[in-house]
Amino acid sequence: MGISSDVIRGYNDTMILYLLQNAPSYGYEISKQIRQLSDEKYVIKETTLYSAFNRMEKNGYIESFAGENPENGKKRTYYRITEAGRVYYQEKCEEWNLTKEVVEKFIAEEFAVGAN
Amino acid sequence: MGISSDVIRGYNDTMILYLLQNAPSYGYEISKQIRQLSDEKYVIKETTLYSAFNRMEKNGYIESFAGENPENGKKRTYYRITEAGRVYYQEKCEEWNLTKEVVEKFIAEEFAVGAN
DNA sequence: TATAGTTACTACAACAGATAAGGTACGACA
DNA sequence: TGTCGTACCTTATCTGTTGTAGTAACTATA
Repeated sequence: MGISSDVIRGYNDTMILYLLQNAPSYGYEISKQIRQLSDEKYVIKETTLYSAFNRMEKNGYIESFAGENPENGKKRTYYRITEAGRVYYQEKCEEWNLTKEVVEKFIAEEFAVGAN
Repeated sequence: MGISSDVIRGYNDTMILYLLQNAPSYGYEISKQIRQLSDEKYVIKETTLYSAFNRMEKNGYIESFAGENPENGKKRTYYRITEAGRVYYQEKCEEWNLTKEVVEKFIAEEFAVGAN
């Protein structure tokens, strides 16, 4: 079993913003990084990724700019995080901790790996 | 800030099934228990709760039966978990642990309370 | 007596993130 | 020639959640 769209919903934005924190990036790269950082456990769908880009740009969390592949000069759309995006990311991190605390109360003991 | 509908989506079912594990229950009771167990951090909406009941009954995870309030004899709809529901719950617990592992890779260090 | 609050639901429309299906374009490799 | 990888986009659809509203009976308070 993998990760269903319902449980990951709402964290795609967080993952993308995390990866944009230190440097601008683009779709294909972000996609690869999510796959690698999650140890192949989560592969974001292309449409999910690009719809997240559009949504977050509309909300002012990221900005797009035209760039190109430095190796072959092919056009590429880059995204950079905005100040609002950084704030949003931090809020999402806090929300994650709150959500985790709540959800774990409803997870069976034998599954609560980091039970406290 | 609270917990948004996007991040809790998919866990409502899990919470309800957790509470049905040991005994049948009904809407209002489940609602109160979720509020209390989460230390008032999460209050499930009535419509969310009843639509979850309907969905899960349709999927065979729970069964409803007519009962009554033992104090005043008023009618009440009870729900009990099925075998399929128990299996589903355990799968959801496993999925939660997988999701947690993945998401935490994308949460800033200073927020990763239980970082390991 | 009136009002508010609690219990216990149901119906319906709308929202929004995720997704399936499909398209475009180019280079590399067999 | 065909497939694979890179890079991205459009459109329509799905589904859990939610807002709004309604029903109905009981209880406590003013």
